[in-house]
Amino acid sequence: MEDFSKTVLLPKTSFPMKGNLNQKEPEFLKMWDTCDIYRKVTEKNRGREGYLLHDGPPYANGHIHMGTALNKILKDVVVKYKSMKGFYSPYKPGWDCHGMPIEHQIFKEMKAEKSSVDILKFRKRAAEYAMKFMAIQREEFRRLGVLGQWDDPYLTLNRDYEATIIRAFWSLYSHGYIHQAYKPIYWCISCETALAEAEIEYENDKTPSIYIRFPVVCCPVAEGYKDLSFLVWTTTPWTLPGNTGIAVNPDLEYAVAETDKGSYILAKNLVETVFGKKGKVATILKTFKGTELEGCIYRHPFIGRESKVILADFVSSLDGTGCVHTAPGHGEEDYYAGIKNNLDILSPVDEKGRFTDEVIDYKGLNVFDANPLIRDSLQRNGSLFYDEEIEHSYPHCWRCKKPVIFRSTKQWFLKIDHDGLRDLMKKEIEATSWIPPEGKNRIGSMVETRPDWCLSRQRLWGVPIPVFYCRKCGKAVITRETAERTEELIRIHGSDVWMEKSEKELLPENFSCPFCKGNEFTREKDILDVWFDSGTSHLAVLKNDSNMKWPADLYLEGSDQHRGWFQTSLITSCGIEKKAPYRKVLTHGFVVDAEGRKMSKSLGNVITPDELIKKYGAEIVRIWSISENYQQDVRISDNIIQNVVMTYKRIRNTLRFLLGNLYDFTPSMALGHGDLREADRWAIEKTREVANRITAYYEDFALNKVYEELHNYCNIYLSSFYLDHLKDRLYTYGRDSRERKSAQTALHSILMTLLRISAPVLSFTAEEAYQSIGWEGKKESIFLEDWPETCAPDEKLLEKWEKFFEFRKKVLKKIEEKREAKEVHGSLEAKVRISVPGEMFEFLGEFEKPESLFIVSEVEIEKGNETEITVGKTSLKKCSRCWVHFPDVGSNPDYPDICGKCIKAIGENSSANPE
RNA sequence: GGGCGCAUAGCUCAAGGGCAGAGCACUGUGCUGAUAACGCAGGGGUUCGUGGUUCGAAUCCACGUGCGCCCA
Repeated sequence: MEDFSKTVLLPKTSFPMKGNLNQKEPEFLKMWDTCDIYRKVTEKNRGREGYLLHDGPPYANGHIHMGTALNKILKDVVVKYKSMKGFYSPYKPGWDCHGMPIEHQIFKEMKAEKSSVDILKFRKRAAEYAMKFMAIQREEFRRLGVLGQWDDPYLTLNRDYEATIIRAFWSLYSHGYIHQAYKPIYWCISCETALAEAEIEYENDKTPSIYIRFPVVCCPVAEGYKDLSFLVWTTTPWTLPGNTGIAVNPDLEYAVAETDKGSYILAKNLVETVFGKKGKVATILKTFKGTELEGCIYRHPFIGRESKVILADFVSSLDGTGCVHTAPGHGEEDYYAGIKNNLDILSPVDEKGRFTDEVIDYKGLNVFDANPLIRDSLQRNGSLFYDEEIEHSYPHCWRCKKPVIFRSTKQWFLKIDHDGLRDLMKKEIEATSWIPPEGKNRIGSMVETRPDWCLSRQRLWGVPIPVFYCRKCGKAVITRETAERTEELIRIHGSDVWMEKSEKELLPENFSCPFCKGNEFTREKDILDVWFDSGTSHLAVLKNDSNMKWPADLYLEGSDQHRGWFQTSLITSCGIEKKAPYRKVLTHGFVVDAEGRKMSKSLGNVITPDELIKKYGAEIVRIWSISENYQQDVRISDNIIQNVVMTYKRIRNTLRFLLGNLYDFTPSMALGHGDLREADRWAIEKTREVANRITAYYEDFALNKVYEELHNYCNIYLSSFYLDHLKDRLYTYGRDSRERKSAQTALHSILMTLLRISAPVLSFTAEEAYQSIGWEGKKESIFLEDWPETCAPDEKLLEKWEKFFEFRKKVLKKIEEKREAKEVHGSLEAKVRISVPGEMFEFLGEFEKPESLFIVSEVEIEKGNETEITVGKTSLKKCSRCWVHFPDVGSNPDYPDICGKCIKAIGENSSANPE
């Protein structure tokens, strides 16, 4: 029998089935780079409506991880979508360059200490370090296929950026938002330096544990008891001079307990334990809730000062007495409790850890040395109830390993309640759209209760607080003149200038103190919290650049930024611009493993973008990023990635089939809508419907639905039905036959739609497919194409075919039964006899060539009372060219093995444009 | 310990008081002209647990458990 396989028009394409993404992706990165596609895309849309996504700056330290990759990819998808939609949508990536983690690294590298280091050398190295990792991460982000202004990112260490920070500080200062106040910080008395949280190590220490009487002055709920005291427990006797309050738990039950030596107020459930220490039994005279104690007055046991009882949730009922010694100058919890209740914040300790003049009895004494003396004096005056030694986890300095203290120093604060700032923020939170909507609640409750923002850091790597101190009167000095001068100097020289130049050089000429006319100054040594840096990015990046847009249309970050960047940006923006810097805030969850646990080295469940790129390609990382509902935590595991790879293969193969059957087609050959076969019209309408739906998903940032829709479309409608059905027409009909051209017209439309709507996500593959075609009017890149227009599909046609598919299912089922019974092999061996009631009979009659829709050789449809479908083996002869069984096979003696249609096709193909 | 959130098939997701579904994966099978591809079919569920409301709960309520983010 003659071999006709050479005469059928099989698919032909240079677009391979196997992606080899890890190898091929760099080629497209290079092409996007050399052709400057990002700029061409944004320039194309210049002058049109803008859509601005403002990039939250990642920290310039270390390599990117799955979370940063997810974040950048989501941003990239949004920006690419908006750009293809025609919005002017520049994307300027940024980096957060100052701050502790880098400082930490540099100290390690230099084996140096903060007190002895050459600040300028140190800062130079820190800047180099930040730039190095910025460059590393930039390459890693680009490798993911993220398009943006990579040659001109924003960096918080840029001079202009730093100058903006100074200006923002001044603006807030001049409007009264910024002031100085005391706040306790970790302090190492041997290194004489402030310590950051990260520089603290906890170790077990023996510490004194003492129980003290604080005599009651006034306590309405416990009126009339003899010798009544609060029984207070502390492990840091040296902080007692700083005591300005006693905290009790509002929900805890308290008691007046009596012994032969007077009566005490303490938590009821601790009475037995506490008195048991002394081997005593106390009688409970009265009980009441902690709330009843609020505002009671007591006297300090050795200073004589009167202070009040406050309520605090953190008071534990497990140890101590339930009455907590509160020294707001010596502890963070104490501090916030003190602020809330207007307690004095005392800190009578100098930088060497010695008591100052304020504490007459122990003046000049090291606080740890004072512990036993204070104990003794308490014992002498009868205030000591009980004392012992306990083991206790206590903070130590990471350098000298000595125990640290909490010491209050003057810090700069941004007042959250000044000029209605908190209320304005709450109003702006309302006016912003938060996706998912829980975000509004989350940031709202934080803003509701957040304390003033402490802007000072006793660090080296950051932007200086632009304040001077008059040597004569000691007052802090910042005026419009000095602020503008500082801003200008930093704009020219960078913030190192603050450390380089003398005060005289930093100040305007002939500047004198506005308070006392003094003309000698020192400069502030503290720097600004790095969150102030990134919190002013909307000013530095959006306001300062006419290509940008303020407020931004979208901020898109991990949900941890409700506390971080969303909030700090909101504070500076509401303080300075009286408005939120964003219209919409979209958050995503965190990347976790298959069981929902966070990735950690110890669990051994870490997956990195780098290993995925090497193994599968960045495209897989991109698809994974949108494949799940990122508003919750996003899972990743080998299994999950395997599923993504499968999906990718399916979509890729679908594209390959489309391309393969369009090798001899150009858009000018497309048939008019009216000339198309109905199946092809349906396919075009279906694609339109899918494109509309996918567009709506992009609009809602429901990217996992984009993924699902895309995949289902390729599977259910294209592969299983339409493309399978088309094979006969594409391969076996005449090259220029109406059947084939009609099919190709549809395929072309489908391909172009598919490529455009998948390009924001499947950037590499869409570009690869796009580059493999050579039609007239083709753009330089898929990203220069316009988004498919949304227009209503022909619903009637779609409904009609949906009904047909329902029926087709039944037919397929019957064919399957016969195949299982080995009565027929391929479906082309099947003959389908359909008997249906009148209405359905009419309906099926509307479909041209139903054999081709069921992919069988014979279909007989007749009117009957019931729906009955029977399948048998066809008795017709198989055409050895198109494999369909036809009655006319063999009727032409020249071609004994093939059907009439195929004879015609062979004739046409050889006479028309042979290859 | 507190605030916010999540939990449905092996995986990713639907269904929001009325028979728990889809796609993938898996298994079987067909084809050998999308071929490391493609078609067809099938199996697969204590809807995290316990208790409650209800004629009826994956769904509403309460209490747990596990996990994540933020804070202490």
